[in-house]
Amino acid sequence: MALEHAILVSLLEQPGSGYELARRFDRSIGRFWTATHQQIYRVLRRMEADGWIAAQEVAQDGRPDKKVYAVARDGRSVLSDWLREPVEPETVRHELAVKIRAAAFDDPAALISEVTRHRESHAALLERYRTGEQRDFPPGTELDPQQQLQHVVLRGGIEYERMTIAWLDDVLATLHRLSR
Amino acid sequence: MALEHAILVSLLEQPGSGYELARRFDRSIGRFWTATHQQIYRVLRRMEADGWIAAQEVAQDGRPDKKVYAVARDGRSVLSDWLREPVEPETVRHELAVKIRAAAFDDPAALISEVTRHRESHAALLERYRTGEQRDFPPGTELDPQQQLQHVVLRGGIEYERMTIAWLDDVLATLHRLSR
DNA sequence: TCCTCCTATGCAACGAGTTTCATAGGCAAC
DNA sequence: GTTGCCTATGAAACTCGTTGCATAGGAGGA
Repeated sequence: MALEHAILVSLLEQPGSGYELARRFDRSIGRFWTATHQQIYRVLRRMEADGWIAAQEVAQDGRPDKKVYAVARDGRSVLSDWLREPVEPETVRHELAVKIRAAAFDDPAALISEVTRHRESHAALLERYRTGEQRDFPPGTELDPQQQLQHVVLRGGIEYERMTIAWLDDVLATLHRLSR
Repeated sequence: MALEHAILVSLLEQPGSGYELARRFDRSIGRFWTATHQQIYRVLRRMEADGWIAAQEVAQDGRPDKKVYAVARDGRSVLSDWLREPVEPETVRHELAVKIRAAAFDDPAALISEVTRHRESHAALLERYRTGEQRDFPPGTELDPQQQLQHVVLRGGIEYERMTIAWLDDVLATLHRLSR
C-alpha cells in the first residue's frame, strides 16, 4: 500500500527512470522497502495517470531511451497527507525465528551452518553501513535537514545490525549447547 | 511461502483447531509470523489434502464442533527438509523509515506525535515480553531443549524492542532539533 | 428481549507481489 | 563471431494476503 510513497520520496530526493528506481530499491532504499522492476513500472504508470508524477522522455546515445519521472504538485500533497496518517502495523515475517523453534523437533545442529551464514552476512552489511556513514556523514560536518534524517535512518540500520549479530551469537551458543 | 511451516511448528508444540491457531497467531507466534483466520483455514485444508496434517472432529457442548489438527509423518519430513534449506531473504517493509525520509520534504514536526506513539507501543511490548520471560523462564530453572529455543527467540524479541526504543529516542531528538 | 460478544468455519472478490518470458540495441570478453 | 551482460521497458499468469460477508448456537448483560 505504500510503494507509491517510497517512490515519491525517492523521486523527491532525485528524479529518475523506472530502471534507476529499480536499482535504488536494490540498494539504499531497499534497506527499508523492497520492490521488483515489475512492481515499479506498473505503479509508475498508475502514478503518472493519476498526475502524481510527470515523465520526460530522454534520448541517450549508446543506450535505450528512458522516461525520467519527477514528482508533480499532486504527488507532493499525496505524500504530505500520507505523512499525517498513522503508520499501519507491519506484518512480521521472521523465517529464521520459525526455524529456531522448529529445531526443537529436529536436530538443532542442522541449523548451525545456516545461522553462521546469517551472522556473516549481517556483519558484512554492518561494515557497509559504517563505511557509508563515514563517507556520507563524517563527524564535525554541518548537515542539512534531509541529510540529518537520512543519517538517523542509517543509524537505525546500524543499530539493528549490531543487535542482530549479538542475538545470532546468542542463538549459536544455544544451538551448540543443545548439540552436545 | 512459509505459513505452512509456521503452522507445522505450532501444531507440533500443541495440536489445535484452525480457530485456536488463529488466536496463537494473534499472540505468541504472531511475534514472528502473522496470519488471519482466512489464510489459516485455507492453508489447513491444503495441508490436510496433502497429508501433512490429520484432523479429528471434536464435539463440544455449549460450543460448535471443532476440527483438531495434528502433524502427520509427511508433515514432519516436510518440516525437516525445510529446516535444511537456506532461509530466503525477507522482504523489508519499514514504513516509518520511509516517513522519516519523507519528512525532509514536509514539516518534520508533523511526525513527532506518531513517533512518540510508536515509542510507547514498543515500550509496552517490551514490558509484556519481560513479564512473560520472568513467568516462563525464571532464572535457575532447568529448561528442556524446546524451552531453551523458545527462550532464545524471546530474548531476540526483547533485544529488538530495546534497540527500537533507543532508536526512536534518537529519531525524536532529531525531529525536535529540526523543528526549532 | 434484544444486543453484543465469543467460538468455529467458510465463500467470494479484490489487490499486492512474484515469476517467467519477451524485446532490443550496445558493449566486452573469449 | 557468438556468448553473455547491461540498460530499458513491458505482458501475462500466478500465488499470496486482505476485506467483507455469511452462518449458527450459546453466554452474558441492560
